[in-house]
Amino acid sequence: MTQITANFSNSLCERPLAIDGISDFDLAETLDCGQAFRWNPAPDGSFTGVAAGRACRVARRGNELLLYGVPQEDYDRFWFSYFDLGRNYRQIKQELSADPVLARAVAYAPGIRVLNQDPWEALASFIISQNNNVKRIKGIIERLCALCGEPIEGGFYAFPTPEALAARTPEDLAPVRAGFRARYLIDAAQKAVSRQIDLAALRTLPLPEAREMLMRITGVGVKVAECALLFGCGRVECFPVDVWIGRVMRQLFPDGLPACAAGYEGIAQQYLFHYARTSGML
DNA sequence: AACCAGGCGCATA
DNA sequence: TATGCGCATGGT
Repeated sequence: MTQITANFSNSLCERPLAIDGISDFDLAETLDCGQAFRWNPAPDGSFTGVAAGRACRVARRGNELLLYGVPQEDYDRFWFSYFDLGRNYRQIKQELSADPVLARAVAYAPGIRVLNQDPWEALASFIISQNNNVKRIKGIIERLCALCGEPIEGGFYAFPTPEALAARTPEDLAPVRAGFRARYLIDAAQKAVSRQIDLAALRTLPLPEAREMLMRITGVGVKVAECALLFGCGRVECFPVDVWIGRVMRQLFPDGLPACAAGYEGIAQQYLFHYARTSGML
């Protein structure tokens, strides 16, 4: 008996693409630290997720990164950048560690990398994140993708495009159980479709203008705008301040971030966020 | 049963 | 400019 349709078990269990020479990259620390919400761990330590319409399973084997279901071309065009593999984290961590508090945060989870996510997915995800917890954020995004996203091979769903959400009403999104955030999502989608928000320009626009543009969306304030720029637009100098980072700043950096973080505030932020949230220091 | 979760909009002073 | 409150939902 033959099966013609490729499915999850096929494409994600084939021989993986192996990338050698990987360092400063821990899958759990990076994929389960609250910067992306579509990665799920397996008992063997691998993670399966969807980003920018592509599903993949990732694992580590020594110094190799194993990518299942990923053609070489997709790695070159997307995943290499997504996992930020072109950036020298060893050097950045060394510079951050000039400050003793940052040094502790870096040493606590030295395998964190800041992912380069799609601008729209990051924006929508962090709209959903407000006044919410990571577990429920993931559930909302999963239901949103299943309801409004395009099916992709393997039983996964792409993140819904702005076009797919712009035509919906809050009532349409009721099954997603996003609460008061549903209308924020729709407003963001409509402004993206109408080009009131130029998602591509956010990558290069002067930061004050980029922030101002994002904050024209109902439900996008300073923090969500900063997250969209850091996680979705490659702006590693952005520094989102949530409740955890607020505590860190009051208690550990009353005079502001140390100078050694200049230019990499967003990367420092991710080490600090994870440290504050999971180490029990506060 | 209050309180909290990767906040924000709005009213009020 | 600065506070304070309500907001949907679900987990402690």
